[in-house]
Amino acid sequence: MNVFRHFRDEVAAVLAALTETGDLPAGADIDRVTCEPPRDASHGDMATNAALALAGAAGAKPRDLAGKIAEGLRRLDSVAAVEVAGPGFINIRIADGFWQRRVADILATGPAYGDADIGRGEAVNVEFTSANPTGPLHVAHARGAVFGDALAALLEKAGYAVTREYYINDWGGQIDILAESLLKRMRQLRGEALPEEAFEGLYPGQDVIDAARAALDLPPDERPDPDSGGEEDRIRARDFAVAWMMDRIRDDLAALGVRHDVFSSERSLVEAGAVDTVFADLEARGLIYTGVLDPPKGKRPDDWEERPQSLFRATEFGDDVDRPLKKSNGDWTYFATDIAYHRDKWNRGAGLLIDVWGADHQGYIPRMKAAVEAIAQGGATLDVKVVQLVRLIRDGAVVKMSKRAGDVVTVREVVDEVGKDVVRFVMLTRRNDAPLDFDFARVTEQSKDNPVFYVQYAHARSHSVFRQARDILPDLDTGPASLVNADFSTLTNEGELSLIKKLTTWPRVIENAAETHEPHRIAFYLYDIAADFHAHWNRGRDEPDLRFIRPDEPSLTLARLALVKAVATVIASGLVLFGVAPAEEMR
RNA sequence: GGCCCCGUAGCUCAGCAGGAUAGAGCACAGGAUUCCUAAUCCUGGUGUCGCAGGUUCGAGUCCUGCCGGGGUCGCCA
Repeated sequence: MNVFRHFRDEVAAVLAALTETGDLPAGADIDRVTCEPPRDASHGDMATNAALALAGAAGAKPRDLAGKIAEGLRRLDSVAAVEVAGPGFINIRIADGFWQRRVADILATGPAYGDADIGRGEAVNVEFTSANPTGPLHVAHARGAVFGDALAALLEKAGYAVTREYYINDWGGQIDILAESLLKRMRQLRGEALPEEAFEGLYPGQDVIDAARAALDLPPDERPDPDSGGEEDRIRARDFAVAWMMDRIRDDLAALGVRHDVFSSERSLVEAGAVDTVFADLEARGLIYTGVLDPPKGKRPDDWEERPQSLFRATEFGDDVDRPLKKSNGDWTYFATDIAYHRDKWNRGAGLLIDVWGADHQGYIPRMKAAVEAIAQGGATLDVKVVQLVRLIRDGAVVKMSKRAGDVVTVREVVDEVGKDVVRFVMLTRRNDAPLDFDFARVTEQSKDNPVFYVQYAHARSHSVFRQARDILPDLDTGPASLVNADFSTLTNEGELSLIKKLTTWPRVIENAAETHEPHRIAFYLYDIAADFHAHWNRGRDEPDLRFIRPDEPSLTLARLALVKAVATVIASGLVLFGVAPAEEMR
């Protein structure tokens, strides 16, 4: 149960009754009526703006209308007190019994607690990672990978039908260079004396050398011949290199616990004529013309030459300038193939397209949105999530990385050092569009200053309580069926009740995070719950009466264990959403 | 020069799709910790929400302009 929806429905019912009595005009728009937790807990458990939102339509003063609504709400069993405050807010205090019953709710629902249906089964395509197959994944990719994976999981929990997709940029100049790099390294490995200058402009990484070594081991009928200079051998080299790199990338993704349902190849799209098709379509609709672009202002390239080219009328869909679709050599631009790709995703049924991009692609967003608008004609929405840079901090200093060979930190290295759970959680503790510092010392520290540890520890601690309970009260049945039937009316302590209240916001957190496409909200919520749980645990130090386990009061203990179980359930389901294994013990 | 993102406490950051007196952690200060369930705990202050207008019952949140930081700007992907 989403308690906020529940009480909004209750408010709506009261409003309907007031419409009957003529206090509200028929057909008043109640869309703006909300039911939310007040910022200040002293105002109560729930606040509604109904009177403020409807006073105008009712022709009444907000506070007068609020009084009438409050009267209706007071009749509800679940409501303990209602008061009108400020300009016309209605503060609702909910009966303890209502909160206590929520514990049973959570336990009965289990890991599915918090599942929402705002997606209504709508198909969503989340495209993320999509690193070029020219080298291994490095840390910059990890953030996008983890973010996309968590967003996808979040949308699934919120009721969307999600496809996780990786776009392989296996076509274009970069890939030709990769093929050339491979062939030349093969020659070098075979003993040919090639100076380092011979690799100028090629991919310098060790991984290309490894790939070249693997290529030399291929059976003769599959092995590209580095000396022939022929087209067939270049294609072999290219296809082998891409496949080899993608295998490594898949391994890296697996190490991170990230999975994709679909790997789409740019080359396949081009070779299947998808770009020609979309070009013809747009051209037929008058959205493509041949024109000359002005050079970028303030930064005129030296080699700028004006020339006519095929342009997409992006300006008709909100972009600043029209965008080229063909390079001077006649090849498609990246933008052209990307239009075809987005149309392909849309054609496969996704009405909502989400792309996760690195910060350096921000300027590309308006044109892609324009393109999606043009091809789907309102039938699809594109949301681009930009992930900002990650800075690695070691020994208090930023780890310098350059594109030079061997000077990038790979995903694999970081995962091997701190574990995938730490990497994943930390990557999600910041808004995606804010830069993130990843401090090796801090993220592995076993103290409350480390959010990863703090949240994991809360979960582990809840299991520890159960282990203790079995020791101290071996006769107490702490199985699921027993817990769900505990006498929850004994949970009257303020700390217990506020913990329950926090737990009941979980469905709302899911909905909000899913609607805004912001998984980091889950991380902050989990931290919050962990803090409340630790705080309540600590109260038991000074006041033994508040401890979860009361050896002489098995019934009370059972109810409290049920609450602990509910906390564990919610934390675990949040961690699982993040792809982080909930720890049952800290070592 | 155009466009995009960011600007909230000394620091790092939240701020729940416009709500009431703007929050958390760190740092800082004071106190507790023979007891106990596991990695200490409690208490406390701090803000021209970059600046200036606008929209409205109400703006950190939406709009416009400006300032500052970052990114990006045909033939890279």
